[in-house]
Amino acid sequence: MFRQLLLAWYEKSQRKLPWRGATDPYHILVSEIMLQQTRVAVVEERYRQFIAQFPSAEKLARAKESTVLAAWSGLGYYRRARALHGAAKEVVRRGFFPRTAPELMELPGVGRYTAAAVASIAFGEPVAVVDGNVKRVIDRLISHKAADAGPVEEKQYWEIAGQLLDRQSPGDFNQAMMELGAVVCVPGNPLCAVCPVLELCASRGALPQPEKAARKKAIVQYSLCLKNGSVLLQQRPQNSSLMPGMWELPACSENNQKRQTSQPLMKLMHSITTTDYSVLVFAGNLRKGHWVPLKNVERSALTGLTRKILRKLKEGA
DNA sequence: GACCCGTGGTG
DNA sequence: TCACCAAGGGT
Repeated sequence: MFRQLLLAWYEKSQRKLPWRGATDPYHILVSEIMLQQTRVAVVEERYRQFIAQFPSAEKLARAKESTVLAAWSGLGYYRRARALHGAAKEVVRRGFFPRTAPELMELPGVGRYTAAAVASIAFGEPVAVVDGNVKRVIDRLISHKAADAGPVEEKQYWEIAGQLLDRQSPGDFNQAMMELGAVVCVPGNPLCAVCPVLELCASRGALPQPEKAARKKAIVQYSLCLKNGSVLLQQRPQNSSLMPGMWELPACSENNQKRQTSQPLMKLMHSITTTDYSVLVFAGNLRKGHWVPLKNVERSALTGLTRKILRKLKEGA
């Protein structure tokens, strides 16, 4: 009953998204990697652009890493871009696209979720996915059981999802579970009034307890150095754990009295993982780095913050 | 299992 | 404004 209700709802109510109906496993892989911890609204346009630029695994495999990172700029979690690039190379090296979940997991950047998603959606393998949406749906669906037994453990989510799975239409079923979590069984106030499986739900929307994560605050200062229509950029170290190899504005030295007393050109807030940054941008006159014409700066592998600053600068000018 | 990795939409 | 957090993976 659960399967029929969910699939019927999905068929009728699913959002139209650029990767819906895709049959090319490479396209599906790209969408799944992009969607890792990233909202659908952000991914939609970026997915179209990426597929237009790299329409096949062969094309992506042939591209330079800097080009791939530039295409990924602003999406965050840049390890994903490098891994996807590596996965494309691996597919080309093998000469075929892996067709089963265990084989897919051998590709860099492909874990249990992504392997199951690609295997079920592209190849119809009857394997369930578990992501944040699925966990929330399961939490609410069986809450009465979880009350005594304590929180559902990671392993149990996969077992329960596997039992719920419609083995005839695993790809649609998996997407339907995630769609339900994304648009109906949402974290805040779930829309139980329009839920297709309300009758089968143990909680009927009872809210999970909120948890808050501690965030750090920091101040960062950048120099905006312009010369002949070019901007000075510096590359982050390749061994940095944070945004390695990405390009950004040169930092202002903290003990520079002149910088601190002068008026900033721009002031903005920006969050990176668990830190909230107050960002100050000063006019500068540095020389160390790489001059990039503002006209072409979008072709560079900029950090998201750098893109934001340069975009704001453009709007203000 | 805990911790780290980015960003921008949202209420 | 600001806290929350999203179709996870790697270590």
